[in-house]
Amino acid sequence: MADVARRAGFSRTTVSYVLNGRSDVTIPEPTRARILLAAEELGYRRNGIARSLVRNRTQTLGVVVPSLQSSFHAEIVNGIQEVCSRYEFRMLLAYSLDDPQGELEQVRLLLENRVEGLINVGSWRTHDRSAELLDEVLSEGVPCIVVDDCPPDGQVDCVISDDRNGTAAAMRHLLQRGHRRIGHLSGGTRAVPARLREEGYRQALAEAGIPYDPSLVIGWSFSSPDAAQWMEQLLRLPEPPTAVFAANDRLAAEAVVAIRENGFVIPSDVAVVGYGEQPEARYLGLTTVNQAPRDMGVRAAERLFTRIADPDLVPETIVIPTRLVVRQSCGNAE
Amino acid sequence: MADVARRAGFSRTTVSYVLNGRSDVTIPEPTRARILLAAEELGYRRNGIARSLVRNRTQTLGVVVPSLQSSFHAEIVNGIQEVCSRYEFRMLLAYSLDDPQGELEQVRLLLENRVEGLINVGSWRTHDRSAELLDEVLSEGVPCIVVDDCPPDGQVDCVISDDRNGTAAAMRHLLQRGHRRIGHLSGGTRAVPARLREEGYRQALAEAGIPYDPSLVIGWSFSSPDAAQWMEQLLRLPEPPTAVFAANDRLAAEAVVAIRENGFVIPSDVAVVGYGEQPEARYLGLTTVNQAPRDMGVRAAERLFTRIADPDLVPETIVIPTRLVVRQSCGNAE
DNA sequence: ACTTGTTATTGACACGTGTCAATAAACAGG
DNA sequence: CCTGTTTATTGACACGTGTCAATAACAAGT
Repeated sequence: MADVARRAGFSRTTVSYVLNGRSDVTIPEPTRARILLAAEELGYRRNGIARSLVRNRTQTLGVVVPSLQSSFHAEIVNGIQEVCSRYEFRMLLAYSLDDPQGELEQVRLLLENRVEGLINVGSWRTHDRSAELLDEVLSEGVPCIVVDDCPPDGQVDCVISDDRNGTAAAMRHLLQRGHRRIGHLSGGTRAVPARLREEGYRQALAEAGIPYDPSLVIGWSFSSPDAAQWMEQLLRLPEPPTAVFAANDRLAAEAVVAIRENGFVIPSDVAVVGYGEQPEARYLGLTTVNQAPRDMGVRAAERLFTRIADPDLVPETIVIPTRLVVRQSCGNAE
Repeated sequence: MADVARRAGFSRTTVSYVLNGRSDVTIPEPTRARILLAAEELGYRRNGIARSLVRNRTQTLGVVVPSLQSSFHAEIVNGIQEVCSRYEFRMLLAYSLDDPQGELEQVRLLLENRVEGLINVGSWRTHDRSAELLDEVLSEGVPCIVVDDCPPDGQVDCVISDDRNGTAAAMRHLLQRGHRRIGHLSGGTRAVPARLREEGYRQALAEAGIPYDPSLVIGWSFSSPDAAQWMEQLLRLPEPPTAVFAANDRLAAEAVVAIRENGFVIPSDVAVVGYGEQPEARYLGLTTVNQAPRDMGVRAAERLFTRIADPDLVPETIVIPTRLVVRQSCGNAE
């Protein structure tokens, strides 16, 4: 910038005014032109680092995501990106890799880089997030929001999918078709969404007056490679289920394969409902629950920006509605 | 940091030395301890922006990606991330959204933010990338690498999948099974990978002594929603193909659905081979070609880091080998 | 006690920008 | 020609760090 000033024959200050298009200070057209010309000729590119330092605004959001293996997480990031570009913000992407220690470290790195806001996408192998991590972020005063998880103390904004109603819809779909012996491939109890779905499963049974049979519930992770075996175990039961509610499309997909490989037919022998529409669901004919992950990202980012504008908002929980996607895996009918 | 110095009763310089653990300057243990204590008590967090400014090193890579809709691109980003964290680099992620103008703008933003290297993941609706964009980046002297595209003038590193051999393998798979009338759902001729696959298709036919029939080739985009109609058009041909090679798993998936919906059976009526293993391929039983996108990201990032270390390397093209994944969509066994 | 050498500590500058208050120039009114 | 007023331009400081050369403290050797 000093070079531009020298070349144009003006002071650096004037150059700065021109290049930032300040409206409160009048620059006569001829000098404007000469400065812009000089900048062009020198191929000047402003140094965003220095600018960030002096303005104390990086125009950058930090996003921590377990990884991008799952299209669910990738779609959340897509949503965030959309809003970011609308606000002319950059996106610093970090991976927690489902590791609490790594997550903390990544967040620290982002804070060092002075992100103006932080989006933390929940890990499926999640731990108690609240304590250390959130304290650290909040005490720093950096606006923060959690997606797909919801720390219990309500100190922070979060965006979650409406697992309760989503699960209810999925279960209702099966119950309405006359199934009374319904298995559940569970995502465990550590991750909040997994727990909610298992709870939803039990509640739906209770409301239908069906006793809870623990032998019909199996599984402890959203992403375990053992899902096929879990399904086989259900099929080998003396009284196997006539339908299965999987906490996850990934689990559901494995279940579908396992069911077919064991010579059963979907949906006549066993009906299957998944959760969290993944791309493969369509080709499996899998009835599932769409979580609108892109919306989750969009809403989270939007909320974060309003909090950046007004840091004193009281934290709220945003619930994104789900949508049942009916395909063939539970039979046709009305 | 000045606060820490004041509290510990030392100068800012000493604090800086301690906090950066400089080995060439000796700090006695007691002062070290007092400074670390003071930093801890004040919850000091170093300002990465100021640090970047003075060191002229941001430890940040810029990554431009069309979007994360496709798991192919998401996996590339995963690979890049892996290497980044190994080098303790951050990742600034920008979306080109398949738009040349937007891409240029994003790249400029990244350059403003002084990324130390730039990874440009090829857009499928790509234009002539070389001219404006690469000139700008290269003249800036910022190390750069292109993934999944290969500018013709060889001025820049790039990582591409071995489309030639991959396509050959896919076609050989069909030819060995006796198919002589093979259709092709094309990704068009604009994107380099799409063009290579179409060329590979023709070449494989030529080598097998089969004349090229233009009516068997249809399609112009990797991501068009019209793919099902293209497939139906092939099926309605007076002499329909007995096999189809799709440039893309996405196209292949649509084709599979269309084939079944039109009452044909896979693979006995029509065999299908896709390309670029997507997650849904597994559940469709789709024979396809794995491109190892994660490896592409890893190799690209690694190459970029070696170029950052030594900017005068002569540009090279890294070809990632593919792997044929045989499933049921072409019939069993040899 | 004086020099020499070693160890600890620090002052001062640089990085590239944004911004405010101050200066210089131009201009209008008498 | 002088004064007051608007318009253009600029010098100087701040942002928070890394680093070099210089100083201060101190031990060891004569």
